[in-house]
Amino acid sequence: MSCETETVQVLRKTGHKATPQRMMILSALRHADGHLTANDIYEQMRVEYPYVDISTVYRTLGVLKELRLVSETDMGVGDTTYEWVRQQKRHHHLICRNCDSVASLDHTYLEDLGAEILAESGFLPDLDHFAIFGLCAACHEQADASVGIR
Amino acid sequence: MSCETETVQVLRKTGHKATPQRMMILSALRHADGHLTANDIYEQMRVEYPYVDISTVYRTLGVLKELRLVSETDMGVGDTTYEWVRQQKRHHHLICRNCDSVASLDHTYLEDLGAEILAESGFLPDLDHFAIFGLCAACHEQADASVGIR
DNA sequence: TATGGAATTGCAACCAGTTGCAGGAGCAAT
DNA sequence: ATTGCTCCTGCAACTGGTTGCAATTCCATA
Repeated sequence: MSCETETVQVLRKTGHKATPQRMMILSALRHADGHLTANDIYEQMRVEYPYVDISTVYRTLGVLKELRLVSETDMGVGDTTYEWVRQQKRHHHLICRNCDSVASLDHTYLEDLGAEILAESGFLPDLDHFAIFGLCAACHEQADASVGIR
Repeated sequence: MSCETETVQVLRKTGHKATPQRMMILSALRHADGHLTANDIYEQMRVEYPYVDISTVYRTLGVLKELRLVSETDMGVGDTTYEWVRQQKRHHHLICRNCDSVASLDHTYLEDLGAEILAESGFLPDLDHFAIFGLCAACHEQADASVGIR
């Protein structure tokens, strides 16, 4: 079963419809490597189908997020980004609040945390894609020296 | 040294000014127990000082956040909330994406994670106040039974 | 293949939050 | 107390994202 058909099945099984607009959005997300903003998708779609509305893009992203097919990340600066969720190579982001640099964090750290929380409280956390803010190594050292940032 | 004076010192030391508007915002945050939205603060301020602009509230909250005097939390539904940071009783939120219930999470879990990340990568994460989304115990069980939510 | 009801769309109005700007206010040093 | 530099404020315009609505489209069932 093709990748496309599989997604259609997931949509229908959960009471959603596979409209051409959604297929275009899905395709844009799947063929992009890395993050896309809602506007990226919108612009890309308008080339083929000029009547789309940006609200359709947002609503579709909402559905896909609910179905855990895409992840949403607020990078702290600029627009929210969306990414097709591949079960392999999960990653998280360490975003420096001083220099805005972004580093990756292996999934294992979060996995441990998730397991602990589940065991303790029964709460099953979504830890697909986390944005953690803080100070990167460079800015951290700098801050120790000066008094500017705490 | 009073609580108010101490904050004024922190502001001045970091090149900021202690304006009456800021003092009012600080007071609102300090005397509230729990979370306040920017609009809560704005409304409260307008009673005494009707000429404030909402942008002043947001800009002040930005400064206080930078100085780590208040924490910002996006509860996922409704507006972003702000809270005065007390060093004691740090807490985090477990927010159910199905029923929107909010539970508290002890700080220790996050502390361990923070230490691990710091040791591994030199990145110093801000883990003052986290909002973790997922499924609460009740919705989680329900999901296992039905096929609705994954 | 025809059909009925629910889900989806495009539109427009709206909301939370941000930004550029020019005038005004705070504060450190004299 | 005065000065001068810098930061801050209020305003207005703007941006990213959301929502209510009427018309349309999808698709499970027959």
